[in-house]
Amino acid sequence: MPPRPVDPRRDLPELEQEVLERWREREVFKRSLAAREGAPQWVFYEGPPTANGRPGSHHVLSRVFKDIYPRYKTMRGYRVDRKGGWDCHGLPVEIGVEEQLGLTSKKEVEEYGIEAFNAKCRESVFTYLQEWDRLTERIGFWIDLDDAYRTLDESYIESVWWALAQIDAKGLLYEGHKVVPYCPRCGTALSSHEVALGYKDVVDPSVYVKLRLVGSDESLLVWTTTPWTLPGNVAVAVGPEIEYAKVRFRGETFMLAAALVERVLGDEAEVVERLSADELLGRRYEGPLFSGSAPAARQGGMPPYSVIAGDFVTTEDGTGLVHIAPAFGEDDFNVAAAAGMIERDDPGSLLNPVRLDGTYDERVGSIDGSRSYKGRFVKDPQLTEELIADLDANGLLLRRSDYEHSYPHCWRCGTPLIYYAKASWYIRTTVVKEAMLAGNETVSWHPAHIKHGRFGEWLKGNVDWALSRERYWGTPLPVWRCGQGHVHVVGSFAELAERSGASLADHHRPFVDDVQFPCPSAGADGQPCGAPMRRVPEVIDVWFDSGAMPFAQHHAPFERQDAFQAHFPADFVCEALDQTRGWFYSLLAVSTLLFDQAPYRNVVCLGLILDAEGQKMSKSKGNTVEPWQVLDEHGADAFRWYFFTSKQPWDGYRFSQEAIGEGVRLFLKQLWSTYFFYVLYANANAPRLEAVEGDLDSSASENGRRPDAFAGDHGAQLDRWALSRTAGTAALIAEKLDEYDATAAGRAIAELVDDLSNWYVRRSRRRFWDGEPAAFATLRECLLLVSKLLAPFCPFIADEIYDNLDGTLGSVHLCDFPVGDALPARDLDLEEAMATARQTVRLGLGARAKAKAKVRQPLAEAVVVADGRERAAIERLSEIVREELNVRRVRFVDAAEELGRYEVKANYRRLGPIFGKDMPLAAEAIAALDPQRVAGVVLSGEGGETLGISVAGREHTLSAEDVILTMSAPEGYSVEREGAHAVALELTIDEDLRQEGQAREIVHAVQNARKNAGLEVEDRISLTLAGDPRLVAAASAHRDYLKGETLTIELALAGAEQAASANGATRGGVAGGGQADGGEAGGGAAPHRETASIDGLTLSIELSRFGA
RNA sequence: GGGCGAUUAGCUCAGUCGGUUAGAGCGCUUCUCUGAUAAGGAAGAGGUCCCUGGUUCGAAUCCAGGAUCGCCCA
Repeated sequence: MPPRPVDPRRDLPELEQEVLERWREREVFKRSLAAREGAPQWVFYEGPPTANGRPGSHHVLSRVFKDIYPRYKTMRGYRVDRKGGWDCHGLPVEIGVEEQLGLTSKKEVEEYGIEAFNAKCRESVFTYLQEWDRLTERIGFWIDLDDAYRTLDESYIESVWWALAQIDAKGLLYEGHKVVPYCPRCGTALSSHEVALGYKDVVDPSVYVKLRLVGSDESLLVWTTTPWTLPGNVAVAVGPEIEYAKVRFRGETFMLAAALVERVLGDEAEVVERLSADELLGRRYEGPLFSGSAPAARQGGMPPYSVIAGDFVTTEDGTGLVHIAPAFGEDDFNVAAAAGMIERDDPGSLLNPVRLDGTYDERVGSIDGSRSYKGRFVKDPQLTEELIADLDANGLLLRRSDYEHSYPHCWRCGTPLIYYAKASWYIRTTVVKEAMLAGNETVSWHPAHIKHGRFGEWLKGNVDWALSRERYWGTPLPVWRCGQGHVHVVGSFAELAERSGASLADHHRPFVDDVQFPCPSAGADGQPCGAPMRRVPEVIDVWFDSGAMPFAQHHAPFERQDAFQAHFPADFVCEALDQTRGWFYSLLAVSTLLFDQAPYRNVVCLGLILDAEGQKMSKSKGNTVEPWQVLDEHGADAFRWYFFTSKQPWDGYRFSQEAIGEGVRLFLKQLWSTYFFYVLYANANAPRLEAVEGDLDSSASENGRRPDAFAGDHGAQLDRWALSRTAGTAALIAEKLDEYDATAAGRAIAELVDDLSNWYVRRSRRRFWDGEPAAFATLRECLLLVSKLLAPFCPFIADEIYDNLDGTLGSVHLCDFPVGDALPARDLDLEEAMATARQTVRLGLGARAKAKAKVRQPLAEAVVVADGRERAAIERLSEIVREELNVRRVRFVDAAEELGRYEVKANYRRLGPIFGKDMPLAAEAIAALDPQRVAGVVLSGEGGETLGISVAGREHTLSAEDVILTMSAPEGYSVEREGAHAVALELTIDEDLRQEGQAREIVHAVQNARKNAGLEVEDRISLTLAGDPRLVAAASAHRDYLKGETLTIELALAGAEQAASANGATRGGVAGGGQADGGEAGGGAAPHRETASIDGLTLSIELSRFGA
């Protein structure tokens, strides 16, 4: 059946809507899965987005990459289930709702009511669900959104609880401390993102404080910009690599870093002794400061008020001795823990005299003990002054000064943040660090450097996972505790119901907070403790939610354990680069903790999208590109194509509408017009083609190997080439997609389409006009193959082409990806020969341009200088070269004969490794040889003669690969050359050639007139030519050619006088152009008239549709 | 401050194992071709391959240091 007609100017976004409709009608996605029932699984995990904001261009990026590989693998025969997912919990959701409700602190949230607040959160999570769904469908991302998992579902939460109970059973869940940026006014810890929002430059007082060593008159000199942290001091840290000095200064003795003596104390200071960090370690000083209570010494740890080691200590500022307050700094906390002064999972071991509201507790008072600082806000400037005065009064202050620095403030209320140790629940991931590293080794990362770089390095520095959040909208931490300090982790809803008797419809806060049950732990007497257990107030870090998705999405192990097992681990996950610390990590950590293996085999990381100026896109800058804008203007295929092919996706994008438009013009439009060309002429020649249809169907079967060539030999080479070229590209694309290199694969398709359009079709046009079946079969086959190769990239246009040219399976997405036997035969010799022939054409066109000889003017001869393989290749395809260059003959000559002389150069690449240091000598020796002789020997191996060089005592026989031959210009001859290959043109134009050139110009003018007259390509015409007798004579001499080219049935030729009278007056036309003089010749009886000017001669054209 | 990446033509990007004239597309100039293509072809202009050292017969490519930009972490 002939294909339906194609609009060459088809609006692609509009076309895509129709294709979408067809997919819906034919249920193509569903059928593509059903067709792979029972096939091997290839597993994809959807990293769940949150639908509380509009989807942006970066979401399109990740979603199209999440689409291309599953589509490809499906076509390769795998079953690729694609379950959607939504991330529903977390602080961003809460903050959105707080803004909506005008709440600014946790206190206000609690006054509003947790139940109502969480209800708002639940609503807001799906605010933009519809837009997400619509976008997902519009961009052609095939994923099952009807059966998507949602982290807020009861089933999901229960699986998360199960996971935590498993982890607890392994003894890996504990309560410890975490130092967090904390806003004492809002009572909230801030995420790093929020902290980054609130940096301000401020001036704080900084103080140098003397800490007297026990039993000595020497003092450690420490420096701090936060005097309020001094009551929390328990140690002083030294840098292990730093050299220290004992100095005399104004009658006192201080210890500080040797490198800082002068900067801190000036030139008055006298260095008494130099000592290493080791000599200071373990020294004790007098404490506490400002505090009535000191922490207890711990078994096996350093006692309080000792000098300990800290890697982070530098000599960039301060004194090289750092005051350590573990409650108020993460480094402080870590070094104190490393020194055994505190225990992470023992909250009692930490000295923290600051309350949650940011005021001191009763333990803090003046140094002499005379008054209390209880209730004072620690960042109050007045308090700071009092503390400093107190130090001074007690002889502990060396100096104070003002220090300007950038300090974080609460982005909501502007209060300076404090770093503050808060109780938090942890997973002891450090225990499985080695297992995670081992798991990472089994993963293929794209790009590869992530594996041992960003991700691997980060894994090596793994610290325990701070799991809990003091928030409201999240999976509740399933930890219950009784008054005796016993802890129980609940692993299922059934267990909770059984223990408590309470059955909840919703296990979120606040409902779950009310559930109590008797403590099951063994008491001191061996009997169950039985004290009432209450749930701890925290919820779980949302990253744990998403990390649990491999099983939680199926509600495993409670339900569908088999589904989980069949889909674990994933073959493929794909997210933005920032997920290395996010989802990529949480998936790996959870899977390692529970199953001791990596949850994915291949990871593709995507980069950031920047605007055209390289600025990060953000709503606040207003430089975002809305996806809908792109989709409406250019369409989904164009959007996808840009992301796939403009660059490697992990490098990030400089994004602009123009860049997408370029892809449309250069690729999609080119493909479309090649397809249009095929359909146009297939329909124009339909009767003729139908006559041989049986042959075509048998030769271009769906997946079977086709015969190498079609009947007829005129162009059989081009056909074989096009098919071979397409087969080679198909193999390359499969290889690249298997390596997750969509960029290289896509670019290869573009090159193929360009070759088909600008070489195959261009050189074969006449065969399509003539209705040659082999040409149609070849182009159809190539286009169908392209549609399959392109299907994962641009699923819309690919499906349209397939549907119109074949359509047997209902969609290209139900086809197999063409590999192996399904591909046409390769002919590598022919591909190479064609490349050489095209180079010859390039040279010949260059020679024409140089001689200002228009291509339309035939020339007598092209002289091609080539030897050996090159010559054989060009000879094989000389007919193509001849036509393309528009010459009567192609003549071959050996290089030595007439057109040029060879130059010979050493091939460094080959000889370098052989001669090494002597390479320059070898190059000289080769340059000294007679190039013609080298060429003769090397190219044709005349008479078994060999050539040798001798360098530094080494003999070497030259082979063809050892030298590079180039042509040198002959005297006074104009040729184009490249390498060992040149083309010269015979420029003499005799009368015969001139007349043929004029005949071609006439044809060209008539073709323009046909177009101006609005005729269809297959319309036959009656034509009358008049004007300059020389042109009429040329037309007469090439009468048959002229009639054939212009589909003229009746041709009338007239003299100049007639032409003038027919037109009234002769108009000067533009060379090669024409001017319409009549109406539409196609429609009415009035003939179309115009005049043209050829070589300065006038031609009058009058034509009408034959039979009209 | 740490980890990772990037830096090649006016712009967007390739560049294989280190090989001697560093490429493509877009844009620009000139010419040309066109019975599918807002296309195509030829020629031209346009380069401190971020910088400095080093390794090597030979470095855009490998090594070290530095600069700038970006991401992540602190």
